[in-house]
Amino acid sequence: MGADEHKSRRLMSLLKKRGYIQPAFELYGGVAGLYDYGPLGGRLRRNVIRKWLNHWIKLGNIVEIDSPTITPEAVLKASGHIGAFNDYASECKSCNSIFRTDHLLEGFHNNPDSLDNTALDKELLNHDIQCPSCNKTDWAPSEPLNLMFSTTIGASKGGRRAFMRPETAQGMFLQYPSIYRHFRGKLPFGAVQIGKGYRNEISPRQGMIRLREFNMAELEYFIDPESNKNYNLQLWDEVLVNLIPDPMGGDSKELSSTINEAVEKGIIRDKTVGWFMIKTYELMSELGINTELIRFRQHEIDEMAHYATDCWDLEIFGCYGWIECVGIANRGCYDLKAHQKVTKSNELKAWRDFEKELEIEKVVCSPIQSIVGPQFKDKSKMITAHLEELNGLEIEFPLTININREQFIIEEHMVEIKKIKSIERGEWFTPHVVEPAFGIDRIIWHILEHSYQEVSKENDEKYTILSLKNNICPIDFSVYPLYEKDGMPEIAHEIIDKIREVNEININYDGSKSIGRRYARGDEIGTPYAITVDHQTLEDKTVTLRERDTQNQTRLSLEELVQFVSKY
RNA sequence: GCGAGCGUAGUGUAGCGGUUAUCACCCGGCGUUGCCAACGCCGGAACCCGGGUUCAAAUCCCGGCGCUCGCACCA
Repeated sequence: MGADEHKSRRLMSLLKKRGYIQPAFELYGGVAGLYDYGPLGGRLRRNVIRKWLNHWIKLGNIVEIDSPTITPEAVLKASGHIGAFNDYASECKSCNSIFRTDHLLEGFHNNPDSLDNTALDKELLNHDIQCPSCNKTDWAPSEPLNLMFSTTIGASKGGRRAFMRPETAQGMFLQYPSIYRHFRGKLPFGAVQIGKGYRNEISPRQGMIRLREFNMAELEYFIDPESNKNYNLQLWDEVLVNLIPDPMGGDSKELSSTINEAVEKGIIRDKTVGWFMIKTYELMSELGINTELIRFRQHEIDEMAHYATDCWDLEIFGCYGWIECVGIANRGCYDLKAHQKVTKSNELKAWRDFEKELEIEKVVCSPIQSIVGPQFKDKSKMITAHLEELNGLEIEFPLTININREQFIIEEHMVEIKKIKSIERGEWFTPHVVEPAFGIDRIIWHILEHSYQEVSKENDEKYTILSLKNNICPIDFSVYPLYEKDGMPEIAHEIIDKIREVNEININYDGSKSIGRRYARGDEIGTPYAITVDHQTLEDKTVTLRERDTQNQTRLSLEELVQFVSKY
């Protein structure tokens, strides 16, 4: 940090000045943790999202869905967010410090997380817990610390309690049955969702890094945990990535490795997780993140979110240090099971064919209903169920069975011992989920930071270039008439009209101030190419094409230019 | 939430009881200029919000909001 801190401040000034990002509601004094994307930022964000989406969609078995941000309480209760978010905090009345109450009780109670607030307060008192900062024992009653924005569905007083979603993932889980049908039951498949998530942070800091409302992009990849995973990780054997494994797992040193090797060695516990790690790495590189400033850090066991069984963060280094920008978690079957448990739905499963059909021969004990019925009356249903569970080969008569403390005697003539053949072709199971979750705003910040260059020109003058990749920059081309006379502006506009016909190119006209200044302006906002109309253009219809990063210029005919733009 | 510092044009800043609120970049117009932030003229644009003290407040005091840093929090 240090010197970079000033650099990041200059970057922030630039971004605000040129309409990339700015604090939201500034006219009203601003609100911490909320940001606007401006005219250039809006387009940058769109481009990053488009690139992100295509990266996954083109795998062929990923679909995009969209679901509401307002989420009923029951959903978040089932997913564990309510429980996990209702941590309690205690304030020391003497020094005003605030601590998580369950953290204070660690070592004094074996599961402080399970206690409610009155029990927590009692425990604080019983164990004479001291304030870690001033050593007093004067605690105010504990308060819930819920980091979700709450709201009510329905305007009348009987409305349902709801929250703004803290992650988009639940939408994919709840849509699982529909996605399963879409893929006609063939795992693996995935769904993505791009949208806003909300966390009511206690004190958001660090500019764009910790926001209260932010752009998330999440992918839920549903897999059969028992099937072979044929990911061709060798494709990336040229690529070394930085890994920091979980220190509890033994192998804790930071290392540089191919993903393939890390999976082979068991450092990355799951092949699917490894595959998403390298695909994510690839995407970051394509978006313009400096890959030397990327590392993957494995979560320690106790750092892991309530749902995850293995988790790697992709961290990017910038002026705020190493920042978590993507989390790639193996959530196991946690979420689908949780929703299944609450809703009793049996749609949250997948079918797995056995490799070989199982022929099962059972010898069953089948009650003869015409005897059992009249004999046991209303109990017969219960008895039938019990008998059907028994292995027919091991029964000796008369058989005494106990159900709910009642005894029943079963005589041989009441049942029929039958051999039954059945064929089992497969079974139902709950799929596992691997989830790469992206913080789009954090990624955008680091794209901007890694693209931001302060170079000096001949006369030691500071010069700013935003080297955004072509595939995400807000403006692709700018056309500059050398002077706004002699028909140059007209030609410039003709060129613009022609190029606009080429698919999704954003092209811009700028005729004000000196040509050098216009180049500088374009470089500063990251426009990769400048097209200049000059005197020669008037004679032979050629223009110059200037490249942002090298400042090299080449002269092209209009046809060549159009061709260049089409390939761009 | 706590503590400290800070809040002046789009950006970066000067002023710290009485100024027409400084300077630079910037933005717009006109002129000039044969390609890398040129020049001239003209123009544009600010004291975070609310209250108080005072004859007089950008300046002092109080409260709010915001920013930065430290502590705490960050599933």
